[in-house]
Amino acid sequence: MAGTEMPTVYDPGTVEAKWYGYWEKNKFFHTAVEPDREPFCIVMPPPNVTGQLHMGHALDNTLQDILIRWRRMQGFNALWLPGTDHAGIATQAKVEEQLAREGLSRHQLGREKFLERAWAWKEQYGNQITNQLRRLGASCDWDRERFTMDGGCSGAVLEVFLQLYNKGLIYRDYYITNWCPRCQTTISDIEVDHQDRPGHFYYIKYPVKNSGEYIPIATTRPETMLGDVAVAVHPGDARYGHLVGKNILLPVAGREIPVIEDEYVDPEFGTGAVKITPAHDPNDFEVGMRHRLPQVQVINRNAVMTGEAGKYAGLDRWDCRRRLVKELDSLGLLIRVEDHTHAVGHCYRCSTVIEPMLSKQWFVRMKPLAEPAIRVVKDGRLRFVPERFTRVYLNWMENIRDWCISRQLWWGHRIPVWYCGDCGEMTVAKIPPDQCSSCRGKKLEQDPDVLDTWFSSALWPFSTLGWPQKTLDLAYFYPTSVLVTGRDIIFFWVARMIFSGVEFMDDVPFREVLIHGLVLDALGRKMSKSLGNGVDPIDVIESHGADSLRFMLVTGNTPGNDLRFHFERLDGARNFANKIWNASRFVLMNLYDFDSGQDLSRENMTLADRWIYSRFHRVAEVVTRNLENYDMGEAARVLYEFIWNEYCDWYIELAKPRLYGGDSGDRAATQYVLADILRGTLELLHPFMPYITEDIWQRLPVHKGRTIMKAAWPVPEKWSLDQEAEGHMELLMEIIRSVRHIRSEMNVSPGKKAEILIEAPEDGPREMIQKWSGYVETLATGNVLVQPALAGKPDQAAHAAVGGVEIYVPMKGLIDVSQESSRLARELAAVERDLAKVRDKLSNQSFLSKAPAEVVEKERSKETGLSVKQMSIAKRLKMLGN
RNA sequence: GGGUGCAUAGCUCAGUGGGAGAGCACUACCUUGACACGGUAGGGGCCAUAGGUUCAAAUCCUAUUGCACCCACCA
Repeated sequence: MAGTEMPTVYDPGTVEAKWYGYWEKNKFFHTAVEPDREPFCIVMPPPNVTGQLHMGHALDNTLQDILIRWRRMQGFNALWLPGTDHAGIATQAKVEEQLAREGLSRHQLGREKFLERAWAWKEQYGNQITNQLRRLGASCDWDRERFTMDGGCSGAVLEVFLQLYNKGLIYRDYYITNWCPRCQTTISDIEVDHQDRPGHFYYIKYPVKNSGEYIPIATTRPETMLGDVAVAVHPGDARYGHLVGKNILLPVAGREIPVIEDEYVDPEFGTGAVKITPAHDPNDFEVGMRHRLPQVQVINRNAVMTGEAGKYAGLDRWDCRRRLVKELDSLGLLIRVEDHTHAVGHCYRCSTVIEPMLSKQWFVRMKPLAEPAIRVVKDGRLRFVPERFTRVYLNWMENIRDWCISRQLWWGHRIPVWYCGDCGEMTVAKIPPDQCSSCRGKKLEQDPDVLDTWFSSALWPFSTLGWPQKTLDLAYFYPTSVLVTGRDIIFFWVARMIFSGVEFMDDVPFREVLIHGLVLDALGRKMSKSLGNGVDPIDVIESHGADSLRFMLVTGNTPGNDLRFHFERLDGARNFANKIWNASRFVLMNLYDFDSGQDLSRENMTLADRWIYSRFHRVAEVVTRNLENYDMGEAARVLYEFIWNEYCDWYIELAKPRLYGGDSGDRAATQYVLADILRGTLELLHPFMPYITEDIWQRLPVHKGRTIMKAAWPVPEKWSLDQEAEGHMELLMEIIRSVRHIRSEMNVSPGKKAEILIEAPEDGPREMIQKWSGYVETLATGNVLVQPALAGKPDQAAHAAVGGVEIYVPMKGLIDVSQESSRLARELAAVERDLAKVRDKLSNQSFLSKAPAEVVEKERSKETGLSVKQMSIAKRLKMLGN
C-alpha cells in the first residue's frame, strides 16, 4: 500500500497484467436486466474474425469503453455487448489462402469440408481480436459475446429474409451487377470503390452499312465493342438523324447492329454517339432493356474473353484491349487515342477492377425501407454526433438503390431458397423443405449463394439481444443508447441497422450515433496493409501501455475529425501516466501514519485546501458535461491540466511544508485533502485510463479490495465551490510567478533565499497575503515582509506590480540599474498598449450602450487594474532615475 | 458534377463572438525529501486571402485559393 513500494518510473506492463483478469473474474463487466435501474447500452461494432486489432478498432473501442465505464460509475446499468463478424469475403479468402498452402482449392475440397475448415479457422483465430480488446481494457460483457453466424444471429437472418420476402421486399432478378473477378463474387454498389485512373479515349470508326459513311464512337473500353448490339444517338441530333434506323457493320466482329435513338445519350459529350453493350455496362443494360436489344456477353467471370469474342476468345480483358486496338488501327478504323482520366470501379476488398456482369441475383427493394429510416432521423428520434453526418446519411438514403445481397461465396448465411427441379418454383423457408411448395416435387436444390455479410450485421442491435424472441433483454435494453463507429461505415452498416431496426423492432436501434474519424499515419495517409504504414496497437500497448494509447487516441482531436498518429503524442501520454504515478507515489508515501477514520473539519482548511476543492468541483462539472456532449478529448484535456498544472504544480508543492513542518493536525488535514482529491481525480480519470487509476485507487487506505469501477462518479458538494479562495490563490500565484520571473531575469541562483517586500494597501488584500505569505516563501524561495506602506523604497531592488500590490526584491549590489530600468520600461510599454486598447473601448459610446453590462464591467475593472499597474511601474522607473 | 472537412507558434493540433492556447521542438537555469517520462523562467503567431454583418470577428456570413475526403451510370 505504501508508496515506497512503487517504482519511480511507472511500468504499465506489470500494472496492466494485474487488473483485467481481476475485473473479468469478478464479473464487474456483467450486466443483467434490473427493471428498477436505468439501462445504458452499447453494442460493439463486431470486428472481423479474420482480424488483427488495428488503430481504428483501438480508437473506436476506447471511446465506447470511456462511455461505458463513465455511465456505469454514474449508476446506470451499463451493458456493452461484444461480438465478432464472420466477414464473408475476407474470411473465405483467408481460409482459401490456407488451403492454397496445402496445394488445395475450395472446389477440390467441396462445400461441406470447406465450411468445416472455415469454422475451424474461426475457432482458432476468432478469439485473437477479442483478447486484444482485453489488452486495451475494454470492459464489455464477455458473457454475452456473440457471433454473426451463431445460432441466434443466424435465426434472426432467416426470419428477416422470410419476412422481407413475404412482403415483396426481397426479389430475384437477372440483372447487371458488380463482379469481382478475383473474389469471384458479386458485390453491392457501395462495395465498389471508384478511383480516378488515367486511361484513354479511343475514337473508332463504325462504318454504316451500304454507305461510305461511318459514325465515330468514343470509348474507354474498346474490348467491349465485341459485345455491342447497337449504336445510340440523341433523338433529333442533326449529325446522325439520317442514319437512325440504318445498320452498322460492327468492325472485327462483323455483325450488323442498328442505329437507335435514346435520351440517355448526351449529344455534347464525346462524339454524341454511343456504342451499346448491354452485357457489360449498366447504362447500356438499361438502354438495351428499353429497346429490347440482345445481350452479348463477351467477358466471362474470370475477366477473360468468351467464345462470343471470336478470335479474341480466351484472352484476358486487357490483352484483348491492346490487340484489338492494334487491329483497328491496322484496319484504318482507329481515328485517334486521347488521354482520358476517368473513374474506374475497384473491389473494396482486393482492389481488382470490377467487371459489370449479367447474372441472377437477390436484391432488397430499398425505397419502402428507406422512407421510415429517413423519417426517424428527420424527426430527431435518432441523432448523429457530430450533426453534419446527418446530411451524409440522409443524402444517401434519399438516393438509395436496391441492395444486391447475394454473394457467390460459401462462408456466410446461405440463402434460404430452394428451387424445384421439376417445376422450377422457388420455396422460401427457414427449415429445409422436403417438397416443392408448388408441385410437391422432391427434387429440391438450395440456392448456392450466401448473403452479404452486412445483411446479418444490419440486425446486430436486436439479434444480439434475442430477437426474434421477445426477450426481457430486448424489452429492457432496446433501443440501445448510442452507437460508436467510424465515418467510413455509415452506409455499410449504420444506415442498414437503422432501416432494419425501424422495420423489425418498430423503433430506432440506438438513440444516438457517435461518428469518429479515421486514424491516419504521421503523414496523414490512411493506415493500410499495402502501404505498410500501420501501427499495431498491441506493440504500442507493450511499449507505452494501454492507458497511454487510450489517452493519446482520445486527446488533441475534435469529434468526427481524422486523427494523425504521432509517437511524440504517445510519449506525452506516457509521461502523463508517469506524472500521475509519481504524484500518487508521493501522496501514498506520506499516508503511512494517516488515520483514515478521521474527517476533515472545514474550519481547519487552508486557502490551498479550499482552492483545490473548488478547482476539483469545477473540473468534475466540466468533465461530466463534456462526456455528456461526447467531447471526450476536451474532458481528457481538462483532467490533464488539472492534474499536472494545479494538483501537482501547486497543491502538492504547498502541501510539502505543511506535511513536514506543521503540527500533527496540519499533517493529518493535509493528508486528508491530498488523498481525497487524488481519489476523486482518479475516479474522473478512470474511464480514460482504467489500469493506472485502478492500481493507485486500490492503494489508497480505505479502498483495499474494492474496485474503482464501482466507485460513484464524483458529484462535488456545493460547499466546495469557493470563488473567494480561487481569487485569493490566483493573486498569490501571480505574486509568486512575478518573483520567480525576477529571480530568473536577475540570475538569482535557485537555492538562494530572497528578501521579498510586498507593499499591500490596508484596504486591499494585505491581510490575506500576510496570512498566506508562507506560500510565497515556499514557492518563490524567500522571506516575505508584507507592509501597508514601505517607509523608504529600496532602490537596489527589482520591482513588480501585481493586482494592486507592489513587490520589491532587494538585491544589494546585484542590480544593474540600467538593465532593471529597461526591463521595467518594456513592461510598462506592454501595459500601456493594453491600457490604450481598453480605454479605446471604454470611450466608445456604442460599446457602452450596446455591449452587455458584464462585458463593460469587465473592461472597467481591467482598466483599473492596468492603470494601477501602469502607475506603479512608472513611479518605480522615475525613482530609478528615468 | 454535387457535398463535407481542414487551413491558428518550427511540427501536431485545441479554441468558434468580448484579454491568441496546449503538447512536442527551441533558449536559459535547476539532480529542491513524487517524478529529468521532472522543475522554473523565456522566445516564437497581421489565427489562408478578400469582402460583409456587429459596439466587438481567429470565432458568424459570402466569395476565393490550397489540401484532404465522400458521393455521382456521362460512354
